[in-house]
Amino acid sequence: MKDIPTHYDQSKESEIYKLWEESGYFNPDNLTGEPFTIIMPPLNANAPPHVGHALGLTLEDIMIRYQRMLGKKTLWLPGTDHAGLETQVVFEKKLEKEGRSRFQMTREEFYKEVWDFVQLNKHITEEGIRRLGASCDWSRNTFTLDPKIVEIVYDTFRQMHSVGLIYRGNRICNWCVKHQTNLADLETKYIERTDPLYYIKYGPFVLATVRPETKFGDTALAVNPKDLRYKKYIGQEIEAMGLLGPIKLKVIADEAVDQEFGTGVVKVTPAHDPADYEIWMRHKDEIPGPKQVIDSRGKMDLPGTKYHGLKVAEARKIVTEDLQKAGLIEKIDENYKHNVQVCYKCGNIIEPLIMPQWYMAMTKKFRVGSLGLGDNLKSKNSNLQSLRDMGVEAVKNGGTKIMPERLEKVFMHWMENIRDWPISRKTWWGIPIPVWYKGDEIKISETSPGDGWTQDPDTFDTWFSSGQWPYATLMVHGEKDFETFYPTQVMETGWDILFFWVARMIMFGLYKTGEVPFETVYLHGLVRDKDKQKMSKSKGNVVDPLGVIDQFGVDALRMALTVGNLPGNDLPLSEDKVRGYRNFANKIWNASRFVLQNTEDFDTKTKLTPDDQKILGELAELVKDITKLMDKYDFAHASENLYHYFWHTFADKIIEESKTKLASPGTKKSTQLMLITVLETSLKLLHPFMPFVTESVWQQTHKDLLIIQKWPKDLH
RNA sequence: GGGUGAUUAGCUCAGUGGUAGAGCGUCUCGUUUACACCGAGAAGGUCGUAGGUUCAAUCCCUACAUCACCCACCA
Repeated sequence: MKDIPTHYDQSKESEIYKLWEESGYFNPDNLTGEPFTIIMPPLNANAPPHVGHALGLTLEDIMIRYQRMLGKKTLWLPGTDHAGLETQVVFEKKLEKEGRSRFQMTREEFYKEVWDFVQLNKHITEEGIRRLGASCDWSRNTFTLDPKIVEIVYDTFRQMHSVGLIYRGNRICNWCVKHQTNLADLETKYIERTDPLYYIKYGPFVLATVRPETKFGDTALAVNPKDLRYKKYIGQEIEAMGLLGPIKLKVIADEAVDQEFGTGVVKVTPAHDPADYEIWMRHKDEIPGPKQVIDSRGKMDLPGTKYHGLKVAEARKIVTEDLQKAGLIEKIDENYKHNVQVCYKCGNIIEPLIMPQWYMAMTKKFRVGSLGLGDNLKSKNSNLQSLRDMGVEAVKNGGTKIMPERLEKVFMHWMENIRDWPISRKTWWGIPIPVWYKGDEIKISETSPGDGWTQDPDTFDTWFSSGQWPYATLMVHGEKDFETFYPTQVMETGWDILFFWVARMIMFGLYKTGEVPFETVYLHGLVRDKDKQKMSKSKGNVVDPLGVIDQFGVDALRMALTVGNLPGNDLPLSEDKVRGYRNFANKIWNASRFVLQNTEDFDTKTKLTPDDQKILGELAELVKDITKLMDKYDFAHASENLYHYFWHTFADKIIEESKTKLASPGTKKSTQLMLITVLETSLKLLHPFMPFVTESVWQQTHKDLLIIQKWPKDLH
C-alpha cells in the first residue's frame, strides 16, 4: 500500500478493460434485474472511430455503467455498418490514389475488395471501441451484412412490398454523375451560385432560363393562369425556331409559375427538372411526356446532332453561342444568384434524371391489423395508418421522447413534409435488392428463380438496413433477446442523423413490431475544434481520439466530452480541456493514495464525530443530487458537480482538514472511517464517467470489481 | 422563402422572477511528508439593443440587430 506510485498510470488502461471483459459483466446473461438496453449505433466500418464516435460511445457507456450499478440487467449491443455509399466513396478514393477505378473492375471483383477492406476496418473500429472503455456485450456484436440481418431486411422488404408500402416507380430522381447513383433528397444540399440567366426567344415569347442546353427536352411552355399578359395563349400551340429546326410547343397554365420571375413564361423540361416534372404530372393529358436529352454520364444524348456526347457545361456554352448566332437570345443577365442542388459527398451538381427506383410510401394509408405481422400490432392498431402517422403519433404521445425537446419540433416538421423514400441505390457496395425480372414478370427472391431471370442491379440505401437495427439485432440472437430487451430504453446518436436514421427506425419499429424501438432518443451535438470550427480533413483540424487517449488517457477524454455538453449542443474540444481532466484523474489518484495510506486500519464500527457526520450528511446530499441528474440524463451537470465536489470539497477541504484530525488520537478513528466512506462513495459516483482511474484505485484494496458495485444510496 | 437555436467574466459555457456562477486563462503569494498534472488568494460582467408586464427581470412578453444551423422543386 505504501508504494502506490505518485502519478496515475494511464498505460494500464487496457489491462483494466481486459479485467472487465473477462469478468463477464458486459453480458446481461450474467446479470439480473430489470433490463436496460441500448443498441449501439453501428459504426461505419470504413475508417477508425473519430471523435464524434468517442462522444457517443462515452455517453452510452455512462448510461450503461450507471444502470448496471443500479442493479439492472444491462445490454449494450455493439455493431458495425457496411455503410453502402459512404464506404464505396471512401474505397473509390483509395482506388483513385492507386491509379485505379471501379469501372476497370467487374462488380464481383470490386465487391470482394471492399469486403476485405471493410473486414480490416471493422477490426480496427472494434479495437477503438474497446480503447474508449465501452462496456458493451461483445458476444452479441453484429454487422449489418451478417446473413441473419440480411434475412430480416429481405423479410421486411417482402412484407412491405406485399401491402404496397414498397413499390417501383419510374420517376425523376437526384442523379450524381460522379458517383453514378441516385440520391435521396436528404443526401443532397443546396449551394448558392451566380450564373448567367439567358432570355431566349420562343416564337411570340421570351423566357428566362439558366439551362439553355436542356431546351431540346422541352415539351411545353407554362404560364401562371392569372397572368393577364398570356391568358390568350393558354391552350394554344405556338411555333418557334429551334436550333434543330422549328418546334411546336403547347402553352399550359400552372399555379407553380411565378409571374414575377423573368418574363413569367417557363419552358417545361420534365426529363431534367424536378419542378417541370411535377408540372407534367399535373398536365399529363395535355402535353407530351418527358424527353430525355442528357444521359447518366452527364452528357448530351442527342444522336445525329453536333451536340451529342458533349458534357452539359460544354453544351451550354455551344448552345448559347448558336442561339446568339441565330438571333434567339434577347439578353443575358450575368449576375443571377440562385441555389443549385449538389451531391452531399462530392459537391457536384445533381443532374435530375428519370429512371426506375424502389420507393417506400411514407404517407400511404394501410390497414395495420390486417397484415398478420404480430400480436402487438394487431391488438394495438386496427385502423388505417401510414408510416408517417405512426411515427408522428408515437413521438406526440410520448412513446418516444426526444432529447433535447426542441428537436421534437424539428422532427415533426420534417415528418409532416415527408415524401416517399427512395430505398434503392446504384451503388455496388451494399445489400442487393432481392428482385428478379423476366419480361414483365417480377419475383422477390434472394436467389435466381431460374433460367432467364435477371436480378435488379441496385442495392439498398444503407439506412434501409440500419433503420431496422433495433429489432433486427435483437432478433438474430434468439427469440428470448427480443422478448427481454425490446423496446430498448435509449437511442443515443448525433442529431445530424435524426431524419436519416432515427425517424426511420421509429417507423420501421412501429410497423414491424407494433412498438416504438426506444423510449428515449438522446441526441448529442457535433464535436468542434477549439475555435468552434467544424472538423474536416481538408482543414487539418481533426482530433484523433486515439491520439488524445495515448497522450492524456481515456478518462480525460471522456470527461472533456461530457462536462458542459448538453444534448443537441455542439461542443468545442481543446487540448487544454483534456489536459485539465487528465490532471483531475491524477488528483483522484493522489487523493485516493493519501486516503488509502492513512486508513489501512480503519474500523467500520467507529462512532463518528459530529464534524464527520456533517461531512457524510453533505455527501448524502451530493448522492441525491447526482442520482437525480443521472436519471434525467443530465451528464453535463452530474460530471461537473462531481468534479467540483471531489477536487474542491473533498481534496482541498476535507482531506486538508483531516491531516490534523488524523494526528489527534481522539478524532483519528472517526476521520479514517469518514475518509474511506467519502472516497469509496466518490469512486462509485465517478465510475460511469471515469471508469479506468476509479477501477484502478478500487483494485488497490478490493478483490471484486467496481463496475458492479451498487450505486450509492444510503450511506449508513 | 419557412423554421430553430444562440447572444452572460479575456475564452468556453452553466444558471435563477429578487440586483450573477464554473472551468480554463491572467495576476499575487506559497519549495506544507497525497498530488507542482499542487495549494492559498485576487482582479474581471450596466447578463446583445429598444420597449412592455411586474413591487422587482439577466431570467416572462414584443420588436430589432448580429451569429450559427436546419428545411425548401425560384425556372
